[in-house]
Amino acid sequence: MNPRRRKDSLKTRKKLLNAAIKVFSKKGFRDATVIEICTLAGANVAAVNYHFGSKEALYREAWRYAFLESLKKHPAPNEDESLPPDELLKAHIRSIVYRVSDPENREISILFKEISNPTGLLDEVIEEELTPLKENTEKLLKRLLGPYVPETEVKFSAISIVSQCMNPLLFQRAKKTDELNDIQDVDAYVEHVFLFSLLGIQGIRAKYENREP
Amino acid sequence: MNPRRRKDSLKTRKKLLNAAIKVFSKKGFRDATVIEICTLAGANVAAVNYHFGSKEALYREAWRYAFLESLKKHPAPNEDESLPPDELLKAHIRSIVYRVSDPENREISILFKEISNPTGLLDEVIEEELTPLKENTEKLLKRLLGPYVPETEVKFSAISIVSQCMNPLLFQRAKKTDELNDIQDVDAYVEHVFLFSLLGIQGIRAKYENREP
Amino acid sequence: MNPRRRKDSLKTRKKLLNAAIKVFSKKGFRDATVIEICTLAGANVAAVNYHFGSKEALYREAWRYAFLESLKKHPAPNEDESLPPDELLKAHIRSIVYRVSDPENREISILFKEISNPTGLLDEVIEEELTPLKENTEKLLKRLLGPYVPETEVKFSAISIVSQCMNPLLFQRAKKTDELNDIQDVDAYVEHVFLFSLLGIQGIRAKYENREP
Amino acid sequence: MNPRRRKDSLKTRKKLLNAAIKVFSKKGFRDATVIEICTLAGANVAAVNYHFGSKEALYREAWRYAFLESLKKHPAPNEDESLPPDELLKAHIRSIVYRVSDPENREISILFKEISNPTGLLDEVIEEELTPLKENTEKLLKRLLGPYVPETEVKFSAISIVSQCMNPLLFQRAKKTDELNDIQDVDAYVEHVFLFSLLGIQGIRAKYENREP
DNA sequence: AATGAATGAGCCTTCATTCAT
DNA sequence: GATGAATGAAGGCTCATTCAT
Repeated sequence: MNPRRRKDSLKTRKKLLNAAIKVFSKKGFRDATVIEICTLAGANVAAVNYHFGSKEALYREAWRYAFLESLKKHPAPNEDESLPPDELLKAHIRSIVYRVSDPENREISILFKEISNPTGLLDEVIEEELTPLKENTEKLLKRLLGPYVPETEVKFSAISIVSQCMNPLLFQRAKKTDELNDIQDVDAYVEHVFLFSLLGIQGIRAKYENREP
Repeated sequence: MNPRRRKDSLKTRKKLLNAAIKVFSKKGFRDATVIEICTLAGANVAAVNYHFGSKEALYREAWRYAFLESLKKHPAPNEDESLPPDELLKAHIRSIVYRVSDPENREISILFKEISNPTGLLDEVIEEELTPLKENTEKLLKRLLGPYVPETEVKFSAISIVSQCMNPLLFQRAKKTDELNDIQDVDAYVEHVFLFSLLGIQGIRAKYENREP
Repeated sequence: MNPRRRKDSLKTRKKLLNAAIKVFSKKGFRDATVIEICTLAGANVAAVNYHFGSKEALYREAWRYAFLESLKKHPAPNEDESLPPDELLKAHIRSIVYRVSDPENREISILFKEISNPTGLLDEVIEEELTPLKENTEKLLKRLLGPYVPETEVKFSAISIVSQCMNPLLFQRAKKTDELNDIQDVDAYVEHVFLFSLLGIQGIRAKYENREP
Repeated sequence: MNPRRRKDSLKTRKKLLNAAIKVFSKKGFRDATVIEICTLAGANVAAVNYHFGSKEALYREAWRYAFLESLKKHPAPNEDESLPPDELLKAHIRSIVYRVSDPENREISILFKEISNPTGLLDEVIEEELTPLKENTEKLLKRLLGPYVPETEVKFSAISIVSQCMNPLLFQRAKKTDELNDIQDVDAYVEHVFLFSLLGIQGIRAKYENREP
């Protein structure tokens, strides 16, 4: 009835966050139930409202928490100008693919659900966290594409690369089918995306440079 | 939209299907309510269960129906071997991008939600409908990559291309912000993906052919 | 505003209304529970929301219903000018006292709770229903007080009379104690209020008439 | 559980009482929440149970405390037999009307809520505190009505007077609307009630005295 | 063929109270 | 003496589904 462990109770908040991330990433906001989260966290049903005020607030906190954890685990490549741009590109691609492929990385899973089926609850949080990532990508691409390529093309290229990197997630769920053995070897996929994109980038750069006198 | 169809009974059943597609594509399976669908269809609350047996069954039927409608509107490119492969690739890319970019194309929206937040209800249906598309893409890529490129690379390349094509969907929801005007010009984006990918493909082909002599 | 439902549906709906009146009048809005009301009505817990949309809406409907029932049972005295004003006054007093004293008349009990502990939910409804009653009282008093008595005094007198009439309610709850045997004999109390008030009215009339030349 | 013995604890304890009076008088027992009271008192959520044992106990204590404060502020008129009875009546009326009209006088507000929506928690307390007031009123009326008026009539008359005095409370809540400026001028209302009642009393006295000889 | 009424399971949330510190 | 953490019980409401007509 009352097996209270004080040390544990101090961590209830954190346990709730971890449980929430798992459940939200598996089921999405609506399908996840507070009861399930609390049970998984070994806490009372009222714990969510006590610690976070509402399911919605927990959702926001959980994503933010997961996002920060994710960044810790897969740090964005250092924008060290001394690195050759090619290496930088590969590091960038690897960083995204790793984060996306890491089955422990629920943050991306939540983000993905949110994008495809928005609750609107993460709009601000996401904006706030993702904008810098986007800008870094475009900055790197500007270096790789050179000065003659128009802005539009830079953005399109950024989309091309990010799309390929995020793709594993798209089919992650279909794991039951063997479709996803496709990307079984994550490193090989990174190599592919790197090569495929580098060639594309170089070709586009050449196209616009040849135009110039 | 199609008054000629009146006669073949925009009966309750069909009205339900159309309403279901709209609501499911907007809200996903769980967030959509039977009441909302029935109201939109001008039918009774019990209509769904009467005509389809359950919400789940309606979901399946609705997706299948939407998928067929989508194929009618955006037919897959003819795999005419006589066409130059480059043209075929561009047609392929255009076909996917168009379908994905068409805001009326609820089927893709449902599919996307299903991938990111699977109900499991569409697993079979999707498998059944999408396998041919996947095979066509790989067949085309085999032609473009030549005989020396390993199977894995073919699959990776298919993923690279499909990823880029499906990307517009990823940000479809964020349309409110002007950030995503990135892909405003769909045709320009098609050109980009085509060029970017063609260069990647050619580079990979060259890499493996040079190994061969 | 005058929701006429289907014939048979009136059954559960009406049972809910009757149960609601009983429970609300006994416990007030907040203390009454939907479950209790539904149980008393022999209906399902969801019945309230099905028929009325919410507990609040049921509250409004219930009071309105009770009010109309009350008016049917204790009709306001006919403002027949042919009646001698004294008789009219007594009829008026009797009408109010009867309605207030009738233990079956839950409407007044709800109204009273609402006044002392407002939910704000009945504001419009009450305003709408009570305004005519108030105006009738003042009109009658104007006749009784004559042309020389100022408006303020008319209103004060109306308050004096209505207060005395509504008072039984004030102590209705204390029935356990014998305090309220005070008004056991309702008709005697009516006689008292009538006499007491008539004397007051006549005195005030005289006071102002004597002032006039 | 009565762990309060120290005088130092009176600080939080008293703050809780004051907060409780405010919240209970505004919302009633059930609608008031312990959290709201504690917050207003600047105390911890557990403070109520710590100092008073339960919400119910706090309710009782709070009313008693408020009642005593009220008596301090509006002392009952001295039943000085030397005063002319008329003056005594007016003082009596004024005393009640003032207490009832004082918006700071939460005790009356709580009492009123309790009467209309009894929790049963104050039954004893109220009985205990109000009985003397009632008896004083009846004693005064006996003097005014003379020896020939029957007991019932005395009680009815007491009710008539008290009712009129308490009436302002009835409409206290409706203050937003200007309808109730009726009683805006409290002193004018006191004059009215005094005159109106005195005339009634005198008439009734006369009626029974004329019967006698 | 179709519907309005009704339902039961389940969800999120509130709140007075308890417990360990 | 006082508190933050935690809880269990309960409440209102939603919704897919069933039933009688």
